[in-house]
Amino acid sequence: MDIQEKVETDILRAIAECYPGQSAVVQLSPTKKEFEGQYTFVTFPLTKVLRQAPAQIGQTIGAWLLENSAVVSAFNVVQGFLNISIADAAWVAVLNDIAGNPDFGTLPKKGETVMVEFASPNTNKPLHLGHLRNIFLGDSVSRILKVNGYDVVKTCIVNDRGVHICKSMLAYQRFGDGETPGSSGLKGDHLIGKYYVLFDKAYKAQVEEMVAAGTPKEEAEKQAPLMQEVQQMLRQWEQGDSETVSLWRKLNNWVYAGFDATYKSIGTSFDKTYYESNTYLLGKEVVEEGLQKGVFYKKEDNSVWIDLTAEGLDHKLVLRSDGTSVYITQDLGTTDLKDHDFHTNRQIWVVGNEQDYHFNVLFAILRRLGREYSHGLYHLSYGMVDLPTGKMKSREGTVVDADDLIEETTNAASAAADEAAKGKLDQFSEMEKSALFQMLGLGALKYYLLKVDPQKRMQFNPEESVDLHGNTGPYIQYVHARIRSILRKAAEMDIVLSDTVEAGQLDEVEQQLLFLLSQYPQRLAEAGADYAPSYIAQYAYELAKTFNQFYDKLSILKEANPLTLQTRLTMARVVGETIQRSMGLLGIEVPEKM
RNA sequence: GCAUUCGUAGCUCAAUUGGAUAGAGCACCUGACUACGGAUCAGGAGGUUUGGGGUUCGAAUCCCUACGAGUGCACCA
Repeated sequence: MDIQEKVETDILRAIAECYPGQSAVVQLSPTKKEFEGQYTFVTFPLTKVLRQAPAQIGQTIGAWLLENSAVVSAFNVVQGFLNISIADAAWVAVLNDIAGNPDFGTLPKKGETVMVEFASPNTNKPLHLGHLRNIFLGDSVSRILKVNGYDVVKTCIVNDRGVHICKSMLAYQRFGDGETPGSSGLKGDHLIGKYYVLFDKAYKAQVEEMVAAGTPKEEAEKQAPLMQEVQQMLRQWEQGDSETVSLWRKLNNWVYAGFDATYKSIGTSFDKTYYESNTYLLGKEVVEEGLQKGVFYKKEDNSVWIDLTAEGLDHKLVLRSDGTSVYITQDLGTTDLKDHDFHTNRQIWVVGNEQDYHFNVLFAILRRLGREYSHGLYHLSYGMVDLPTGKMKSREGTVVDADDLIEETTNAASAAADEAAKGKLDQFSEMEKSALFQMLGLGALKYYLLKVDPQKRMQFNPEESVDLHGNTGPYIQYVHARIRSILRKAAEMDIVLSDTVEAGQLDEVEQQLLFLLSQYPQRLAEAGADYAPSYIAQYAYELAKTFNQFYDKLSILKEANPLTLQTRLTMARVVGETIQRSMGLLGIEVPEKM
């Protein structure tokens, strides 16, 4: 039995008995630490219904609870706030519940399928810092939804066709000289990125030359020979020209291998990958359907539109006058396809907030078309990542490459961790050490990017991101290592953990720790409902910090009273497991030793 | 210009969705190691929540307004 629910139902009973005929919505909040108690009930909203002063209502309900509730041990009323203390025996019962439940924090199966789309890169350049925020978010949200009881399908839509990849292809054809990832020692995605940059350089030079010769800039950008050739190449690709297609295939495969290496290094994967080269023609039959249903209308020039002014949006083109698709046409078709493939109850897109409007339009259209799944569509929109020096701009070369960043982060974390370990890792092999440092570096990076509310634009400070102290991944990882060390030591001392512990008197910090543990399922549910890894990050930090306070204030293995020792050791074990679970939801591993 | 998101300590972020005296970390200052792991803990200082109005028992949160920042407004993707 969840202790908070118990108190809430007891308050409802109190209201029913003390104020016959009245009822209210009861919601508890944690008590602020300067007051005594663990749960606070705010009585102000009841004053009108019950026609009594807030403090008096608090007093009445508090007294009733003390008399009749099995879990309430004390109460105090400050202004209209009723602060409730929970009996130590009830806390110990909570601990026993959690300790005996191997599935603690895994919510029951819901029998619903959620598809989470993230990463979704273009194949003309390597991944960068912005992609990392995207991927960590998508990966973490997938994990959170899974333990919330959903069947989760992680998916990635690879934008593998179009002008951008033709640019790399053309530059490669022109300047490549048969270079391969093997011959250059470059990862495939980096190699192709190199040619994309080369194209851009050569193209710009051409445009400048033409402008200097008197061509207007806009005109020059269209007419430049390189751009013409790219357009030609795109047409050849669309016609299935075998030479073009085989070049395209070769280069894209290099890129995929590069991406896969990056995904592997950060510990993510996809259940299903869609390629735009297969899906870019989808959606035209949806347009037909919309016309038939009268949802879309056709203009004289044969272009097809939808009027979304009723939704506060605009008129939107869904098919060009020449009958070809636009971006949103394709998305209409792909969304249908995803639903067809997996019977989704929900579809989530992890995509930057510059596409907010696009998704509003997409969802509105699908609702108009009467898609059953349309009410489960959600755009998990996130803000850009800025550098201390300002925005990342690819033109100015200030983009932070993902692979470089991961390597630098790991190196920086290694140096700092090696220093901090003060010889504790002496018996580690070089392999063990490097695995540990990788775990810490990646933990620092992921935690840094995930602890912030996704919606907000955030700043990435390279030095702070590898910090081991304070509100960081490694701080939390450290607490886990510490707990494991205590448990190893207990085993060496032949202390056997009993299945259940007995109630004794608890210290304030122990009550606080148990309170936090009991909150885990609720936080998990909230994180799932709001698609918010930041809630979990915040929680893990609070739990780790509170454990450190507990550890500093009270003895565990040195405790003379064997019953108290059992209780504390069990608490340590459960906190360690809960930290491991929480961090696992962020895609962060925790070490046995560090 | 229109739409939209945001503005909280010197810096980076919280604030359980309208609740108490707005909390953490970093940086700064002071204290705690014959240690169950000091990669830690305790304490100090730091705020007119961008400004102004409103709604109510109560506002960082909701409404209006001004200012500042981002993003979007293609028969591009």
